[in-house]
Amino acid sequence: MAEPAPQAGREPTGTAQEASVPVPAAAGGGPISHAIFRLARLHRMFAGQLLRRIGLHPGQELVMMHLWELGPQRQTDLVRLLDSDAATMTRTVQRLEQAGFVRRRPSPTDKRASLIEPTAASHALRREVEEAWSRLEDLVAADLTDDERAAALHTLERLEQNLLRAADDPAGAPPE
Amino acid sequence: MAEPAPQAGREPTGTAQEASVPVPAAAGGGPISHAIFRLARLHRMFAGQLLRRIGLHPGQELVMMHLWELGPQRQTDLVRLLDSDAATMTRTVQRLEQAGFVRRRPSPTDKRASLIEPTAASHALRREVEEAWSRLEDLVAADLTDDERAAALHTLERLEQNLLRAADDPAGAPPE
DNA sequence: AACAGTTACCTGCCCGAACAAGTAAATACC
DNA sequence: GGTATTTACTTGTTCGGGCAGGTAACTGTT
Repeated sequence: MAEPAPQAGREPTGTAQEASVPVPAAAGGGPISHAIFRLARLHRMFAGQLLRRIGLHPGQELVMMHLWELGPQRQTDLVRLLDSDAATMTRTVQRLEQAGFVRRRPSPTDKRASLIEPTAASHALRREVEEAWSRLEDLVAADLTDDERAAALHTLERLEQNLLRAADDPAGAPPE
Repeated sequence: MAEPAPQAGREPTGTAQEASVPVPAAAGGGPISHAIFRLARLHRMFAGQLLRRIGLHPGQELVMMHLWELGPQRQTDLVRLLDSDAATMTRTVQRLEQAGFVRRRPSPTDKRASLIEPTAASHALRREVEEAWSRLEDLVAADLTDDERAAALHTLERLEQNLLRAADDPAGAPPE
């Protein structure tokens, strides 16, 4: 919504130093959006690397964490808890089952559903997963004081709230 | 790293209201990490919806924006600009080409490389893409003042810097 | 009991992302 | 010149994620 320079090579449009991060221009409209994008990419990458050593793929750890905490759940419950997709959950559970971290037991009350429960083998991972999460937290908030962490968290949640609000309110347009 | 309650139903472990966002517990170790996770998911979802109307898939728009701004580029250049993957770029370009938004021309100087250039058809999208980005920005930073936006941006960039630093420094451990 | 409608789950398809391997061309070095 | 290394790109695989469609089971209504 700004720069009418179709072919300006560089020109630091931003306020200060943006050289350290990828995309220099292109992000003109939407600096925060773009920052979220980049931060998310990096964060995801780190999480992935941390998790891979444990033997989980990104996304699977959330399922396991819920199972560890809440015990056996139906897929639908997991979908709701993770705000995920039924199809995705089907495949994720299949892979976790195949990896031996999860077991399926037919629901005693509903012949359509099955209960997903963590295996004994999976419990060995729990500590590692939790450690990985703390490690990631220390990396991402490395040089922040406790107050700054609280502030950062608040900021992130505020942005999240904005999107959540936009998703609910049919006023906007996004979820149409 | 905390709650030893394997089957506690709810119990708001957090400091205050966490009911509005998905994962209630499970995120004990790593609140910021988890917030990034959630924000990223939401943000990605919105971006996807905005882009889909235009006819692009998330990720493709960044390629196009660079091409619009910088003109024809080799795939390697795009990879560097987006900090992406060569394999991913190959397929992304193939899909963009197939969709008619991009054209390939053999490099006059390097028989290995080809130049990717935006088609005339693609230019019709430019404005829409830029609009989508602004819209997204307005959604995510809806109720923030200019000062607050600057602060939020700074926070996001600071977190990003921490991760970047951790990635470079072989001191840590993540990129092993 | 018979119907429609919902729910739980599965499958196929397409996309981006990351990893691993491989091909061909360009470049560096001897 | 000839060989080794680097570079540009492609392909295959696996994963999460979203969308569409399909089946079986449960539920509410008539």
